Amino acid sequence: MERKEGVLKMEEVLGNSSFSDYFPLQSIFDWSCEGGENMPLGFMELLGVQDLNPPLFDMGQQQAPSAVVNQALNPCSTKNEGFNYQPATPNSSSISSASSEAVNDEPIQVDDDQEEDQQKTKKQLKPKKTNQKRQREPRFAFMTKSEVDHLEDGYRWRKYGQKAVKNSSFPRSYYRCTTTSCNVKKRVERSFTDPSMVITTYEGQHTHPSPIMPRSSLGGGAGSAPYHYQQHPQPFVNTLSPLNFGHNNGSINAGNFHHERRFCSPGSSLLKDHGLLQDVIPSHMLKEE
DNA sequence: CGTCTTTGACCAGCGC
DNA sequence: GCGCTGGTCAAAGACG
Repeated sequence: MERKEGVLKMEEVLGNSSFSDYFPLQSIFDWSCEGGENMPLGFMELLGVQDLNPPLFDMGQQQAPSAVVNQALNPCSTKNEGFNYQPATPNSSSISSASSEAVNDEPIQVDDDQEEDQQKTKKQLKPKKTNQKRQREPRFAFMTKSEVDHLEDGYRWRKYGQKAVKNSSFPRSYYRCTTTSCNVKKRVERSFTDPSMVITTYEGQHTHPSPIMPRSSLGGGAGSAPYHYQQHPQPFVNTLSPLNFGHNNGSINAGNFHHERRFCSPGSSLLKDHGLLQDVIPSHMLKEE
């Protein structure tokens, strides 16, 4: 259970082991720096904001002294992208990481799989241990300082479960995108070490534009029109629709990332800030140093 | 009446 | 093999 040494323990952040795989910080950054080249479009593509701030991937070099550390993980050599996102608010911190358990080599068949999945889930969910373990969609998570658990991100979610998690006094909520044929899911929980931090983990890719995304944002607007979901007065409520990645209109969410994003050095205060979500890191990556 | 939340139960994966 | 834990289902209730 303990793989660490310089490895961030998400348990300390989440109070559970959902992010069962930890990630050597060094590795993360190695990847981050090099990933800029290797990963085509990187995770920003997933987010649909690749055209926003190219310097985004400079985080590996910036070594921002900020107290907030964002990390991007790309566990899956192929299609797992993570992204970082950080509100400009000094007090707020948003740490994100992406990962994937989609260890499968197959591409994510968004349409087919999703439809199938939906039909399956109707009755017998039986994920069927077809070949390997259960396949998961690429996931990535981020921490956001907020008083509200469920942060608006432009999509409609339906809560389908809530569970108490080990080592945490806060329950974890499970949401699913209400849009038909879109099986994006997300988990929301609070860091038990810092109740003010909300940890949101997205899984899957939206196959549709944000249902409540203002047209202005959808159109061009150069994505400069952030979609405000500041329904909550908290300055820490991030408004983002990270799951738009993969979608053709990915850029529609660009505005959501208008916030200052920055990748910072993991070495610094990441740990203090409860680290990031090293959610599911393929073992091979760990091996690869 | 339709949609969403709540909540207990079930199932699968994983560690011991 | 067993127990723990995470993830999901689905019925019931709440709400607009």
